[in-house]
Amino acid sequence: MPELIEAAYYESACQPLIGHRLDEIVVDPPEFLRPVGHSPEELEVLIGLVLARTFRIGKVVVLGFGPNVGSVAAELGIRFGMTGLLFVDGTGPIDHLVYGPQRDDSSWDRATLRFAHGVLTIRDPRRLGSIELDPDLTGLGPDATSITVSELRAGLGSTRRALKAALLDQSVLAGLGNLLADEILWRCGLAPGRPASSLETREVTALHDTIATTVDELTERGGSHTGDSFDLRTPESRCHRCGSIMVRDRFGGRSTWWCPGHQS
DNA sequence: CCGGATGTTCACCT
DNA sequence: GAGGTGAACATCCG
Repeated sequence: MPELIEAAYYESACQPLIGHRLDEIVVDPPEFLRPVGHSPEELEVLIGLVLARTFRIGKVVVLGFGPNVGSVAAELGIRFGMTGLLFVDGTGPIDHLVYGPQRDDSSWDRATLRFAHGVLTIRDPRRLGSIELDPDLTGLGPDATSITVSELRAGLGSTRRALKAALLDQSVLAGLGNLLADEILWRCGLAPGRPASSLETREVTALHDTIATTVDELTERGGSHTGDSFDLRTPESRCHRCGSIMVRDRFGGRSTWWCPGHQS
């Protein structure tokens, strides 16, 4: 996805709709509503309510609906997969998504929410995203932007799998995706294959600091793809920091580019 | 034609 | 139970 940075942009884009009454929801295909098996008709409980609040946790944007702005009666969770875009009145905070749709094609619109004033559209060519009524967020750990050092230490300390895999595990901390995880490890000099529980206290502290500064910086720059190491994700490239040849591995089932020169 | 790409989930192994 | 792998989803690109 759309990692947490893009989800945050999307959540901000929804805020102008707060206070407006929802008149209609269209979902196409119906399986875009998860869990599969739920009927889009269930979404009719939202019709007539106003958008009361919005928030983001991890990579999920949550819209709260109620009889007025002060109360929430039901929620709608939105996940964006790898190629999900969000538009309000036809324009979105992100116009170019790396690996995303390459043309303007409304046949990829999977969910459309018509408000009394304004239209919210979720467009997702690959259909890896989803929406969920009263989303189950219990599997998510602390958000990457607010996790404490002790929470991070606890999350990493309880598992021996690769550090990279642990950072991608949304139940350890919520919001990091493949690009952000690689950029963070590259910045703080930790090898992705280290057993997560092998980190020393000072390394966990450095990692925690780097998570915060990297998310802040790339949010300013404009997205998860704006990291200093993003252009090193190609064979033969040399690390900007130490000149070593970048290595490609797989951890947690995902491509991982890292520098054997300064990450250990 | 084939493999891989900011993701998640599930079945199936070890 | 913990973790890993591969498939599936649909599209684009090299």
